[in-house]
Amino acid sequence: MTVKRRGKAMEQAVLDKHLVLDRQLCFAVYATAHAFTRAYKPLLDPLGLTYPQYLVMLVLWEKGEVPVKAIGQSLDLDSGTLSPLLKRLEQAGLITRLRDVNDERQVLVRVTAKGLALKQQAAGVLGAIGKAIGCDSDEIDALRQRLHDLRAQLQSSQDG
Amino acid sequence: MTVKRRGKAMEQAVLDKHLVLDRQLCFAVYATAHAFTRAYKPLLDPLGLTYPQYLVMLVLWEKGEVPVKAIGQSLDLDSGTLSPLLKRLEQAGLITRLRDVNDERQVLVRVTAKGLALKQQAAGVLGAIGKAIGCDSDEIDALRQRLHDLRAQLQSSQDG
DNA sequence: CAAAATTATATTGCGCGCAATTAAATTGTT
DNA sequence: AACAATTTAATTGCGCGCAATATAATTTTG
Repeated sequence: MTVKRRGKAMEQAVLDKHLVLDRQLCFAVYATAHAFTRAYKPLLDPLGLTYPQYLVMLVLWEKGEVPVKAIGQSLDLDSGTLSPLLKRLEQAGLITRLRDVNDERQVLVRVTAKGLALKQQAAGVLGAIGKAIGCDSDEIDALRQRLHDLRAQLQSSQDG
Repeated sequence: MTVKRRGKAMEQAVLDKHLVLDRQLCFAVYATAHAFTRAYKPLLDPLGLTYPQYLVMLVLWEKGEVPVKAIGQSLDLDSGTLSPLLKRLEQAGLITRLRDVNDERQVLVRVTAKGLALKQQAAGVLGAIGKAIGCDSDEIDALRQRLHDLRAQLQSSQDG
């Protein structure tokens, strides 16, 4: 009886430890993502952009004109997320959306002059993030690389 | 004229590089967080839990009875997120919510027997995540630590 | 070429995440 | 004791994130 109860207690302890440890990495990523979004907010508010909208604009600033599909592949987002988001960017006058004449399924997203103008502001402001995370470039790059690998591993284990 | 244009082009290149680099770490965290959520989904679906709900249950499994405020501090979430989430867990029969008689402002959240029973299932299933991320324990711990530090730095730069 | 399968986008519905507001209880101050 | 300030939750509104579905265009197959 006492033996049995000690056994149960130990099982509980092992289970607890397992759950707590298990939680740590995923939660660390989860909480850090939110911390990043919150850190960006005061910087992006003056530009009238949310953080996901800013990510989309980064893609567009780099590539000029891109089909929705390609934006989705860059950011790992689907049309359920992008369609309304792009509609808001269009309404804000930062982008245009036009059906591709060569393939009417596709919608080509293009930055407007107003959208391009934002790029300068974004660059000026976003050095602040670099300072916020303490700019040891090598360390940052190592961390980025690890996260990239981790994400690849998670995604590959999804398919298998 | 040509000099001026070369100058502009170089500014553009610097700006592009800056924006692209700037994007990398924050986006890596953002995308990895989503990848984690997606990896957890098929494991949590059978338990009827979302990933944030799972995080709340982890806190409750560890501590038994906790005020809403303390859950929020553990997970860095506010009542705007937690109130409806807890309502759903209550409706699912996994928790109860009772006003603290000693301080009627607080709501004490407690796991039910049904909620406690889920813990066993969770443990059984979630070893899968460990396998999905390739279980080098030291490396994981190092990454977790870096993310923790990064989050702390982001949060401290918020206040200052 | 016609039918079937695939591809690209949009829409709907639900659950976060968070800012802003509200309401109620407690604590602090005078 | 009375009033102000603080604390705790809940509510409202908006923008993701994503599954599921719908629609239309293209490609593939027979």
